[in-house]
Amino acid sequence: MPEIIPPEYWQRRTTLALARNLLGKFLVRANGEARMITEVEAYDGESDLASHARAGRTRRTAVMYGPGGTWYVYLCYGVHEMLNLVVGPKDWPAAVLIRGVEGCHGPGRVTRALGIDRQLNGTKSHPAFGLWLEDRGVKVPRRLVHATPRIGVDYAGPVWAKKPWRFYFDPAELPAAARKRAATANSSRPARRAKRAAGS
DNA sequence: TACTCGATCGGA
DNA sequence: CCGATCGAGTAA
Repeated sequence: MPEIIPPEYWQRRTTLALARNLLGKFLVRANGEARMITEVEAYDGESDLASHARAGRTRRTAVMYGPGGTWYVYLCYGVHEMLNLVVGPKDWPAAVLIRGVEGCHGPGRVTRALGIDRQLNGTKSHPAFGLWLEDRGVKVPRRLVHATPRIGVDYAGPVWAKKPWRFYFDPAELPAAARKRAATANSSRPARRAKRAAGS
């Protein structure tokens, strides 16, 4: 039932729709850890003054110009690794920042919790690289998805700083069936690992 | 090469 | 409210 989402899925338009689609999907690591995405932020095109791509194509932003389904990981404030998924077709610089997963809020905390760093920058969302996305059957109803301005982008000026491109939802508000699916998906693999570890 | 400033977080 | 901590981008 868990379905690995191929990188190509993220290569279409539009950035905002793909950002919302990311909610309820699972970030999965090679060690079996899986976390449901609950909060994201979209960065779309060079005209978006909050985006790193506002500076155009540079060594740092080159990955954003690549095809969707690629990880963009960078160091923020010299301290925090930030995980983004590049979205959209090749040559359109856009990315979605993973700001939160179930039980873990804050982009810097998400990467720390999952052991993600810049080594993954430029790799695809695919098991071959140790970090990928799965659809585990959790559908997030539209009415549960909230949109607000993005966090920490005042430098972008009033127009772009106010774009309501941060999306999040509360897993506790999911319908019972979806909540159960999310809980099962979250616990199954780690539980098996825990048992193995305890037995050995 | 020098300088500025972060898509943040935790502690005072 | 402030310091940490370092690399990208820009100007020189």
